[in-house]
Amino acid sequence: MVTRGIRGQGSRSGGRPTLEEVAARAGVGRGTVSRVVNGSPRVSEETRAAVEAAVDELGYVPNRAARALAANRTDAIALVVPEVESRFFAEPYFSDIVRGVGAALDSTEMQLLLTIVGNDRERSRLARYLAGNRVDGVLLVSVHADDPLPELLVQLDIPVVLSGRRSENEPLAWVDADNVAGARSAVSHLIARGRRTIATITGLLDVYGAQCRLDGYRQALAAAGLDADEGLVAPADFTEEGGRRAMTELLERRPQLDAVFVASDVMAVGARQVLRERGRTVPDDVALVGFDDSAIAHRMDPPLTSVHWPIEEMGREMTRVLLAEIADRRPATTRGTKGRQIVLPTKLIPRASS
Amino acid sequence: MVTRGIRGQGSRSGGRPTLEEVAARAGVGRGTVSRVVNGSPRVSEETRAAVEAAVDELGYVPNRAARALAANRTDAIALVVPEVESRFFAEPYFSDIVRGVGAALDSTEMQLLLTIVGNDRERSRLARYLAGNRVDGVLLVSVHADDPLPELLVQLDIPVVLSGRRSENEPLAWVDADNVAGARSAVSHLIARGRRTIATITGLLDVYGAQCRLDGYRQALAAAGLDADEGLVAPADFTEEGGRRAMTELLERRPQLDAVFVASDVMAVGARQVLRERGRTVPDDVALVGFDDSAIAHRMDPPLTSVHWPIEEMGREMTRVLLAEIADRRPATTRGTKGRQIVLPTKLIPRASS
DNA sequence: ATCACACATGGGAGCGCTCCCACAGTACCT
DNA sequence: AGGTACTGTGGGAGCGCTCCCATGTGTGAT
Repeated sequence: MVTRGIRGQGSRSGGRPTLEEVAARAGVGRGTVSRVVNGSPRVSEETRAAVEAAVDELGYVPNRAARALAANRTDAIALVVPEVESRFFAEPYFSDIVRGVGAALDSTEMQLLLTIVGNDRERSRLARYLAGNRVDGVLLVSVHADDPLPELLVQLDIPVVLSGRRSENEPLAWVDADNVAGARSAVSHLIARGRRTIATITGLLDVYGAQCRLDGYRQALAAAGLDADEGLVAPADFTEEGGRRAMTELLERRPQLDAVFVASDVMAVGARQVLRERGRTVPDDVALVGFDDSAIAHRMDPPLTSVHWPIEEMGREMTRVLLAEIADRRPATTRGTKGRQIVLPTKLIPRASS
Repeated sequence: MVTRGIRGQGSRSGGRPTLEEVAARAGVGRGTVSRVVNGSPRVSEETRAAVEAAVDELGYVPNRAARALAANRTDAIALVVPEVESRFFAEPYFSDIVRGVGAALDSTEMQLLLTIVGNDRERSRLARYLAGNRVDGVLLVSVHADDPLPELLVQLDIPVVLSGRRSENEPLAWVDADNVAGARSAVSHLIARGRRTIATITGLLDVYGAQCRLDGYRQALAAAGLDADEGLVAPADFTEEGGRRAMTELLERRPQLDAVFVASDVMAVGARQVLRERGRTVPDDVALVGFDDSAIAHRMDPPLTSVHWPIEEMGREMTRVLLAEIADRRPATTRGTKGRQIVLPTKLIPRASS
């Protein structure tokens, strides 16, 4: 290996000042400077002032590597996105999450590491990275049910917060939207508008959130005393094409339907196309409600009623929970669920489609 | 300050193994393990095998903080984007750059830190971060001429590579597209198609790249022996609205023009609108060529001829140059420009607009 | 056989911090 | 007067590595 000739590069002469140098300048001990820099209250006012002056004069900035080594913390958290890059940039979801996380971190000294894990090579690199003690905690967004990352993090005993649960009894910390209530409000809204034969197009049902949205649909029907008709439930996969197929199926099976609750806006786009092709008008013949309140919802013709969920706030909450987990560090098994598992409210945004 | 109770968390019992433990297990010294882990050739085959076995058995992963402290390097580089988040996610440019950087880093142990600096608060946080010795080098994209970041990095003696120059004699390392040749090829193409009164809409002329594109325009005219007519040059600002204004101006000043070279696709969209409003057909009345070959170029009606530049490759090259700078660490002033300043070729993509 | 020189190896020193123990000083009780 | 308690402070130990020097051990030339 090539000798890097780095040693000494940043030392004594002209390099970054060290704690010791600040201490010498301020005429105090190393420990005292450390206390001042870290905001410990156990320092007298005069001493603090003297140290702060020395810090300013020398332009002292703590060496993070040294701090990380000595304190066994890094003051950095990772936002891990197990998706290919293109999706990361394409979906507004991630942009909102990043904004929320950034906002929550703004008042902190924590640094955010954005890690996009698109393939297995990158995944194993991340695993090595995490094992190398490089972050204090991990925010895991868009995690699939079979992803090994959460398990890995548990093994490494690194605090983690998920966006969304993987199942009803998710043991890890998470922040999730209230999908059940969101779906319920959508379907109740359709009922309130006089619809009686309400179908639903679901997402991939092994995704927990999709299951919740279906549950909400059923609850709303039950609450209104409407019969549950399994012929009105068409499973799909969150894609536009899936929405097309499911809508086609529904029209064949239950031509008399007068409303559809679609579990994502993207699928609603597909459903809308099929309705137009079959000559059904929206909302007169068939009312349509989507989920996600994404940008396409506005742009549809007619604009799509949709269930909004606060993505940016999810980012903020996830960060808050993670910072708490980090501060409260103790064996993961002794932590309860309180305050570590958070449901955020959803909100129906009525538009012309219903 | 609250006692964190962290110390010991990752030590002896059950925690991450250390070099020393691997050494004990393999029956060798600490130095030898370090050599094996870092791929030094000065280790015998048997010893290497024994150490590697011990590493595997214990699941040893080097502690990066310790390594960073001891070796004064971090094995991480930052990609700094001085833009608001929304632009970062909106512009395909950044996604391509990130892809290129990721590709170049794929075979490395280097970690990428994505840092979006949207406001001054974040900028000063970044400054503190960089001063804290946290990265070995910085990739600076989309840097504005008056941004203080490059200077800061020079002062901190942190290797940096820019995407694009700030001026003709950019002293820092950079990777840039050949804007002059790109513009020249666009205008030569128009000349070859028989156009004789060729106007241009420029970008913000205090951006060096915009200046280059204007130079290329002039060179192509001169090479063809066409007169330079300053009335055919309309300065704009890279926005769609700017393109509209400039096109309007040009049509008033030189109604006889038969072609326009527009220094960005976005401005070309604006120009196209004005031409349509004035009843000028494209390409019959006026031929149009853009720059950037962005997604909108395909979608225009007619599809826009545009100058392509290899953004992903820029990301790759920037990374390559930065890694070389880091490996070759020595006083910045003694480094020449060779291999540190790279021009990548552009390519004209002819479409129906010309 | 002797010297010279390579190569492989062990381990000390030290990177710049945090943590914590020890100690001095002061204050307030008994 | 001594005891206890607390506060502010200095500095040792140690985090887990890398770098390098010293030491061994083997090889070939003399």
